[in-house]
Formats: sequence, C-alpha cells, structure tokens
Amino acid sequence: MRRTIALVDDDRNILTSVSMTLEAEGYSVRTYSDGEEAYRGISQKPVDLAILDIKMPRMDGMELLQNLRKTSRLPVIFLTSKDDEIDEVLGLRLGADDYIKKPFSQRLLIERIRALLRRADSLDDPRARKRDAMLVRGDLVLDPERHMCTWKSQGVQLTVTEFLLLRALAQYPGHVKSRDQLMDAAYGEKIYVDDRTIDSHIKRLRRKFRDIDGDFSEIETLYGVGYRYQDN
Amino acid sequence: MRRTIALVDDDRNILTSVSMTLEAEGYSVRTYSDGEEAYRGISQKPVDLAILDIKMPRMDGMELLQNLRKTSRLPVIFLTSKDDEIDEVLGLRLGADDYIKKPFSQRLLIERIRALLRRADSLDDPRARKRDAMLVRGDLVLDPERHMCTWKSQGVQLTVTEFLLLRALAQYPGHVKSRDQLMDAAYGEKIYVDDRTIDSHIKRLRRKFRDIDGDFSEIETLYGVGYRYQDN
DNA sequence: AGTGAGGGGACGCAATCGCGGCATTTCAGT
DNA sequence: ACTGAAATGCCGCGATTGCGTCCCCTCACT
Repeated sequence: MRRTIALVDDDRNILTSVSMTLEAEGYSVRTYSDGEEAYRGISQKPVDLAILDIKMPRMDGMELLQNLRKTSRLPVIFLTSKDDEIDEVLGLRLGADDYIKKPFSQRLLIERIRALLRRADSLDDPRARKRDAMLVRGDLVLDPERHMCTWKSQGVQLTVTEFLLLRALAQYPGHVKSRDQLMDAAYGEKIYVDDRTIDSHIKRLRRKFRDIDGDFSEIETLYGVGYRYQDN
Repeated sequence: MRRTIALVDDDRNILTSVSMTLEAEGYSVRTYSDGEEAYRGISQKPVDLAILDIKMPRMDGMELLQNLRKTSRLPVIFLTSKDDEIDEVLGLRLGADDYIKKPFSQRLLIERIRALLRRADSLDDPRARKRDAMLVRGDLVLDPERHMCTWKSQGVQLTVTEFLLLRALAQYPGHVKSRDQLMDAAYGEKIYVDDRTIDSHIKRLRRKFRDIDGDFSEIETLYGVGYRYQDN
C-alpha cells in the first residue's frame, strides 16, 4: 500500500525539493504551506505521517501538532531551522516522534521516515481508520476518502468546510451540536470564527441539498442550542 | 453570563485601549498595572480569563502565572513585546494557554479570547457528565444530549429554559423545589428574575404536556412553597 | 369571608436565526 | 506570475422565537 506523507512548510523551495525526493522513494506527498491549511487537509483526509516545520504563519508546528494529537497518533517529524535546543526538546515533549535540523540531507530524512513508519505499523491505531471511514445515514453517504457526498444516490458537491460540518453533524444523528462544537470539528480548537459564519455554512449546505431534493430537512435548528442531524 | 477578564500591563496606553475594546465586546474588565497588585486582585475575586504582559515591575508575568496556577486553572494569554521566542516558549511550558506578539490587532485578541473561553467552558465543571445524562421518570424521558423530551413516547418540544426547569424538578421526584432553587438550576446562581417568571415557565410546561395528554398532572404546586414533580 | 398566592392571557423587548450580499483569500489553469 | 472563479468569513437586516413582566381572576388557606 502506497503511504501518504503530509509535508508542511512555508518555504516553497523545501516543499518542492523534499516532495520530489519522497515521491521518488514511492510515497505520495501532500504539501501545505501553513498550519491551518494543513490541519484542515489532514483532518479531512488522513495521512500516514507528517513532516512539520516549527515556524509557520497562522498556526505553527507545535500548535498543529497539539491539534492533530487530539484525534490521532499520527507519526510526526519536526523540522527546526535553528539549532535551538529548546525548540527541539519542547517539540518532543509535546509528542513529536522525531526531529531533524535544517539543513538536512534527504538521505537522513528518508531513513527517519522509514524508521517511524515501521514503528507505527506495529501499533497501527484503530482510531485512524475511523476518521476516514465511510459514513452512511439513511439516504446520506459521506466518503471522506474520496471527499464525496451523495443524497439519495445523487452526488452533492461540497466544499471542505461544508463537508467537515456535515460529517460532525451526521456522525451522531439526533444529537445536538452547539456552534462551538461544530467550530471545533471544522477548524480545530484554537480557531474562532463568528457564530454567523457557522450559520452561513449551514445555509449553504441546506441549499445544496434542497437544490436536488426540495423536501430535504434533515438539518434541524434548535433555538438557543445549536444544530442537529435528524435521527432516523 | 457576563465574563470578567483581568488585564495586566504596566503600559497605561495598552491598559485603556485594550480594555475599551474588551468592554465593547461585552466583557467586564479589571485592569492592573503590576503583577503583585494583579495577584491580590485576582485571588480575592476570581476572573474568567487573564491577559498578562511578560515584563512588569515587582512581579513579572511568568511569576504571576506560576502563582495563579497554584490554585486555579485560569486561562491565560501572554503578551510579548519582543519577538523573543524563548519568552513565548517558556511561557507555554509554564502553562500559558496562548500568547500574542505586540503589536497585535484588537481583532486577533478577541478571537483568541473567545477560543480560549470556549475551550475552558467545555472542560469546566465535573457536573458536565451528569448534566448530559439521560433522565427517565416513568413516562417521562429527558435526553439533554439530543435536547429531546418525550412523554408516553410522544415528543414534546421544549425550550432551553423549560428543559432545565423540568429536569431540575424531575431529578428528585416527590421533592419540593422552591422558586429560588429552580431559578438557580435554570439560570445559575447569579441571576435573579421575578418569582412569577418561574410560574410562567411552569405554566408553559404544563400546557405543552396537557396538549398531548389531557390528564397530565405530574407537576404539582405546593401552596406557598414551590413545585414538585410527582413521585411514582 | 378575607387575604394573598398562583394560573393564565397578553404584551413588548431581547435574543436568536436565516439569508443576501460583500470583501478577501485561495486555488487552478493559462 | 497573472487572472478569473470558487470558497470563505463576516456583516447587517428582517423575521421569528423565547422570555420576563404585568394584570386580572381564581383558588387555597386561615
């Protein structure tokens, strides 16, 4: 099985050169240039290993790591630009599995990756599967792996945020989710967006479903509480 | 419920400008210009969140944080004047929840505050589990997680306040609850409303149940005392 | 019978929500 | 790099809903 690696760095040069090396080694690579983007990408479609730069715009490596670790045991390798030992130590304390100082040889990186994947294999987190498992709720089907959504066998084209929100709702049909909880699910705990923004996405979701099925009403509003995906 | 924020900085300009912003956002703000003063103030009357400058006379931010953390888990945001990364990292290690570099936009600060308060809320009380537990009393079922209420298998649509009141009553069937006690259960101990307001909610509750079951009489009035959910 | 508490209708205010619209950001294709 | 389209976040308005209070009448208790 072909392994997927997330590569997160704000330096475009590193992104391209490293990803070329990794791909030559037979890995498929997904690159992100900042932490927030990476968090969403990885949440949406999991990877087997992540390589993170410590310093990045919007959400730095440590923050990203903390967020990722809340839901998975994803193996992580840190990149440190300075030989700033505090960074390294802290990174490891936070749960990184390994770190590499820049500049580094591609050869070293490959070695570390292999070692880490081997170790991860033996543990093989069962929860990792759950994240990208297909979700079927009556007429609704969500396939995170393909980022596909169907309603009564018709495809519905959802954006990333919409997909994450709908999955959070449909995961526990009948359960109320507050806007804050939905925020956590779609953005991670450290990001705050306006309450109205959640409403906006719900609005867009409802519209997309209603466009193909005028009777769609599975997403309910509970006044003063939040939203709920109808139980059936 | 109005949240209180402690703002600690030795720069008067920051103190005034930031506190104006926060108050405009609906928080009540207490300002301190040095760590010692802040420590005494916060110890004496707790706050929901603290924003601390790292460098201050008498007792600096880190020291203050350590002292505060001895007794509470108060969420803390650090302000750092220099992009002195060691400061940041050390702050986090000591247990700060977040940090912001000066100069910062007011918008960013608000965003962080909200994110932090949101997280603090969910961790908050140990009663959280109990709060979400399903309550079954004969023909009555209350499921907070789904925000659903059923009477003899028929759904009853309740508002948040009604739900809280009914749960408070049904939790101990046969026990009388005074209006004050019910108030505490539904609003928290700090808010006081007219006695008759409770009556109004009870009235609405009774009506909703009577609409689907003319014989409903589980909510009893104890003249001059309070209300009681019938024991059975 | 008198007194005061409670039931219930009605009303106005406040909170909440849905939605259109706008500005900015992101991303893919040239 | 440039550009146009898509996505995203936010704002604000109007509409809806919930809430607190008032008032009047009834009923319970003395």
